[in-house]
This record gives sequence, structure tokens and C-alpha cells, in this order.
Amino acid sequence: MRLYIQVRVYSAHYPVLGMTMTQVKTAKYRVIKQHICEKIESGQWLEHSKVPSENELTEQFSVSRMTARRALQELTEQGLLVRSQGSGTFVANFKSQSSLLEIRNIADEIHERGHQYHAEQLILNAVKVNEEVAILLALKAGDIAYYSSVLHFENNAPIQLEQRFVNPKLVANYLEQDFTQITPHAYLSSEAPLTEATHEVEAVLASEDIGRLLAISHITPCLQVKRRTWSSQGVVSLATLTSPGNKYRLGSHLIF
Amino acid sequence: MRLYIQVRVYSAHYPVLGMTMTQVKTAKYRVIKQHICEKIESGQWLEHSKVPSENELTEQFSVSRMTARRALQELTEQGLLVRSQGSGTFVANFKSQSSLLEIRNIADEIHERGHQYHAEQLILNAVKVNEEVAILLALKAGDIAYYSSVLHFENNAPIQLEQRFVNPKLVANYLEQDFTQITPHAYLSSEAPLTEATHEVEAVLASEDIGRLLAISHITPCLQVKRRTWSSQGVVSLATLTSPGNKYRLGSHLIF
DNA sequence: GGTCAAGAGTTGTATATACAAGCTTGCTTG
DNA sequence: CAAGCAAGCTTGTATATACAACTCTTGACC
Repeated sequence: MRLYIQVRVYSAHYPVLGMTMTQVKTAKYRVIKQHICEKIESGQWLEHSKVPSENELTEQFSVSRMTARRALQELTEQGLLVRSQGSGTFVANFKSQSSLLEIRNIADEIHERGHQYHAEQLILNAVKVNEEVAILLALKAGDIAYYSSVLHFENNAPIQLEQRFVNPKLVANYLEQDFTQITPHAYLSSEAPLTEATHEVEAVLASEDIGRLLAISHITPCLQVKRRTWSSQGVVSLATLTSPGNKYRLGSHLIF
Repeated sequence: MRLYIQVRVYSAHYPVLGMTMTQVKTAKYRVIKQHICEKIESGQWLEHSKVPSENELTEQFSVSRMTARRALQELTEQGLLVRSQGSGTFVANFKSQSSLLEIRNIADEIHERGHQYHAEQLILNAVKVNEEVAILLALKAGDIAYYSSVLHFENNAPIQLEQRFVNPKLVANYLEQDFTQITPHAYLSSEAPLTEATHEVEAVLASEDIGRLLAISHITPCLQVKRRTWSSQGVVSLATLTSPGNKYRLGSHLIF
């Protein structure tokens, strides 16, 4: 159906055989962003230290000021930099943060930071729910729910344990999925679009089991987010996300 | 010291007597953003409906395409709009993503639970800020900022330690307040209405000092929220809120 | 010597322009 | 008529330019 379009595109812009289809030409401002990110994440540019000015970047990368500016601007909006009219641009002190305002896919989040993501699927089965879970999922105690336990990795280090109960009435094929290929959140979003969500955030100490999975000691404080999501049909799932406090932060940005 | 600067500025740009000092000249792209926000929030532009294209806005507001574009771009980054190359710009389907980490007064929160609230004011003075705080408050290292440390109690048990730096240029009478009578947050809101805020949430172990104040052991995990608030004038304050994880939770409710 | 002024450097806003790239529509053509 | 193409609209990227506004340093003047 749309093949002719692709043919046109390929012939015009991807003439070299074997060339990867993705990001054949990276936008200049993205190159600059990437460069700055690397400097910060590698520790070469410390917090509060000054970042090259727009004019300096203009020369270094042979781009116009507007292009250099765009890189700095976007990194500022993303919270990596702080700018001050008249005095310059500086490395912010908050690095890895995710947005609580958005229900996000942790895989996307990690990819955005330029890091490698993978997941291990620890458990995927059907379980009888206890009373607490039953109430929260709008089921009856003793009913069957689907349960998954997935460990998320950033650069091969465990970063988050996800334990999730899913309402089987609303998501039929949950047990057939492979959550090393698609995150539960991404799958659920495609099956039953979210209409509502609540979060509860608390600080806890990891249990022995969880500590072992996340490779942390038993006195490491963890952020635990309990997320309950609805579709138009009702409560879809109940997720408990546990991350070591020293590796993971939540960030939010409200505008009134 | 810096008065001459202000004089120069006033004479050049604020020639009319009685003219308010704030927002005398609103940036054009902000006007456009405001216009679009109002359309969406008033319901005149429904979800998924098409927003005027860059060229249309260019004509309507008599600006260049780059300026119109900037308005659309920023609203997209803020999640109000969705853009698609080739087809147009549309109202996003996530609207009132309000009350996440709703900026609330802890006193109100405790009263709502039917509990008793009171506060102790530990410190209230002017301090020289270090570089980190200076940057975040848009001051210079060594400048003076106001600092307050207030301990909040729920039913006579300490529930939250609030440590706050305040920009003295924007809130003049901060040191004259009695924060056992009004919370810093409530006072600041009355003085300089908030327009923006960022939060960072992490799980930490309390330091010895903080542990003593909060009456918790040194292995109690704590939720630590760092909140940076803006008014239309700039960064108003920088607050660090620390609460024992077993006594305090953050909740949020998103509706799509 | 302290005050003020000027200048250099920085970010902020705005415009005009050009071309690339993706989507939609409708017309042409076989 | 249907397939395919092209035109026209959309957003995306990039440049060059100009001036405004803020900060800091330097230096001159009183």
C-alpha cells in the first residue's frame, strides 16, 4: 500500500546498500546535545561548572548560533543545564530524573538517557489474589489475576523491580507476552488505553529478596511507587515499582 | 549598588508612571502560548482537534514563522499538543494532569486527615549561599539569601523537616514572619504567586541530625522532596522536605 | 579611593529565508 | 476505474542577522 512511498524515500535518501535505516543523518543539534550529555555523564563537566557559550559551540561545531542554542535550550528544559542571562550556561545538579507527570515507559526513559536497556522476566503466571489486591483491582478475594515480575536493567545494572497484578477480564492475552521484548506498561497501553492513574510514592528499605535482585544492601533506601491504572473499562493493573534511592529519582515539572 | 542599572532600565522601558513593573512587555511567543492554552482549557479546542498551523499563526499574530513555531514547540514539550510532520498539530489527549505532587500546604493536608498540626521554627535568618544554591536561586555565590528551617508536627509527632532558601529580591519581609502561625509555603504563595515548580523525589537515609529531629533511627528510609518554585519574577525558593518513609507518602492522581 | 561609565560577553527574542521530509489530496494516465 | 504520481500543505532543520537585556570587568573621572 505505502510501498511506493518507501521506494521513493529510499532512492532519494538511502542510496547506499547496507546503510542502516535509522538515523542515517543525525540532526546537528542532536549531535551537540549528545556531546554535552556525554561530557556531563562521564564526569568531565562537573555540576555547576560552566558550559561552552552559544558562540563557542557555534565555532566548535561549525553551526549557526540558533542551532547551538537549540541544543542548550532543550537540555535546559530537560533539566541537565541551567542558564542565566548575562552570565552563562551551567551544568545542573540534578541528573537522571524521570517525570512523574507522565506515565512513562522505563525503557524509553533509559534510552533517552543514551543508555542501554534490557529486561529479565522473573515470573509470569496466574495467581489467586488476596483481599487487598482484590479490592484494588475490583475483583473478589480468591479470584484469579495475572501476575508478572520483571527486572529492568540500565547498562546491565538492575535499576527497577516491577511487580504487577493485571485484571484478567480486561487484558486477555497477558500471559502470552514476552516482557523482555515489550514492557508490561507498553503492552497494556496498547491493549487498554489508560484513562486514569494514581500513584503512591514512599521510601522503604528493600526486603532481603528484593535487595538481592537489585544488588543493593539491606540498608539502602528505595523509592517505591505504587501505581494503579484505569482504562475506560475499569481498573487495569496494579504495579509496584521499586528502585534504589541512590540510583533513581523521580522528577516532575508543573506549570501553572 | 545595582540601583543605577534599575534606573537605566526603568527610564528606557518603563516610561509611563504607574505602569506595573511586571510583564510590561510579554514575549510574542508567550502571547501565542497563552492564547492556545486558553482555547484548550476553555474547551473550545477539543482533544485531537487540529490546531492552527505555523503559517496560520504567523498571519493571525503577525509574527514570523519561527516565533509561531516556538509557541507550538514549547506547548508540545509540555504535553498539551502533539505534532506530526506532514499532517499538522493537534490537541493532546492528556489534559488535566493536575494534582501530581500538588503543591500543597502540609498544614492543610494534616488538617484534612482530621489530625492536629503545629510547627516549630528552628532557624530563620539570612545566610551567604554556596555556589549550588546560588545557581538554583539565580543568585551569585556569596550573595545573601533567607533561610528557614521548620519542623512540622502531626498529632505532636514530627512528620516533616522543611529547609528552605528564599530569594530575598523577590520576598522582602520573609525574616519578619512567624512560621509557627503560617507555613512558609502559604506565606510565599501570598507574596509571589507560583507560576512553575519542579520536584525531585528520592529516597535517602536520614542524617544523624535530621534523624534526631524527626525522632527516627538512622536506618529509617526517608522521602526527600526537593522543590524549586518560580513566580513570574523568577526563582522564588528552594525547599528540601524530608519525611520518614513509614509515616509519609506522596500521592498523585492523573486523569487523561 | 570610591563611584560611575563604558564595553565586552552572554543569553533572550524576533525576523527572513531556504531547503528537507512527511502526509494528504487530487489529477493524470494506463 | 484504479494505480501511481505530483502538487501543495504540513512540520523539521539550519543559517544569517539584528537588537534587547542582563552580568561582569575594566577603566576613567571626581
